[in-house]
Amino acid sequence: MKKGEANRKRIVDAANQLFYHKGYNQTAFSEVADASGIPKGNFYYYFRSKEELLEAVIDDRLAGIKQMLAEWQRDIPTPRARLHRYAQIPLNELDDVLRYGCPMGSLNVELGKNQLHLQSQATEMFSLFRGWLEQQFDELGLGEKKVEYALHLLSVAQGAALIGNVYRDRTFIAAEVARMDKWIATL
Amino acid sequence: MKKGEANRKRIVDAANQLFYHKGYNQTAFSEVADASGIPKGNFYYYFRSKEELLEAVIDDRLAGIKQMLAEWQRDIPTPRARLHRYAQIPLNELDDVLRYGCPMGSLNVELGKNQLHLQSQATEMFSLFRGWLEQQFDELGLGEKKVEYALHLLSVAQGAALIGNVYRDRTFIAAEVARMDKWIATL
DNA sequence: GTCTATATGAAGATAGAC
DNA sequence: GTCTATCTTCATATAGAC
Repeated sequence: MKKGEANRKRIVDAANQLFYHKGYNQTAFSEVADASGIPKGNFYYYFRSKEELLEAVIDDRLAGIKQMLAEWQRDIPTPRARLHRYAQIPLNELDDVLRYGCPMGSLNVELGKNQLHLQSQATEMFSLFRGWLEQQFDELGLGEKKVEYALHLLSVAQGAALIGNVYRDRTFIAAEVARMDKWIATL
Repeated sequence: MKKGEANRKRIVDAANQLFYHKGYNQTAFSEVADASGIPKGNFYYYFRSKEELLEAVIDDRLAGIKQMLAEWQRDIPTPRARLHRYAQIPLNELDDVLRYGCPMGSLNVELGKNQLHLQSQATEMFSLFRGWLEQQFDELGLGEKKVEYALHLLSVAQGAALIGNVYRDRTFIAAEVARMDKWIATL
């Protein structure tokens, strides 16, 4: 990897975490600079604007999601087991979810207020899960219901993450995951 | 009402809507001034800081929620019918929810990132609903499950509002409300 | 109580040396 | 490619006249 590439990645990684922990609009360039060890003025060699940095962060997250879903598709033998794997996400990321909510959901909520061109990119993260979930329902022979069911599973996870975050309640998140698992099992 | 009181209310009403539509941190004083017709410098006669303005907005919302829930308690004869009434909220506010999400949820998500002292006040909005929902489950003889069930209903509504907002999908919100109604009916 | 003018600070962005 | 210094803009907040 070239030196410039390595620096770019350090900036994106630092911004990724800060945007999650503090929100996009509430994160200043100088904080990303401090966290990444790259001087502020040097940013504009890599990104022409803060928006472009957000786009790079979203692209990075999209790549991570794509890879994860491809691995699940390859390594988990049945669509039902894959759905159960999806339902576990909030528990796998429990501490972060309790403290900062869902990284996809909170970013979409923030950008959806009045930065619609940015939200449309953030929505792609949901759409990766949505397409993958629809595929699982297809494979289960539930193609007729796949749109409703996929959105339903996105929705349940978002509700659990949001209320879990509001009340810092790990028990509740576990209960909602159990409820999702039960629903998946009886499909 | 004294003149000063009327002006104060106009500021709070304008801020209330702007905080919902644009988010708290993304709303500037000057915008509240324009929307309310009160000159910028005059704000500090009514509120010592932006945070204090938010507190006034939250207090205003809390009062509205309290009144609404008291009316429901008084006018709707059975706890089950009251729960059904709760489930209708996202449909009653459909256009706003599609465009801006849930006013309670989106504010909590924003403040929960790194303004915890403000989030704790915003959380009170949820807690009013939570307590009222628990009361309904109590009256239904489901006191043992009331904590889990109340949080569950908060969670379902939040998930529906968030995903409905992300995809601007009214059909999905209607489907989730129908699912909630079905769940309430079979309790 | 109401308003204008302005202070203050921070943020995003740029210029230009090395 | 890397970094320092700085510009500009805009937000919160204040001072003080009326």
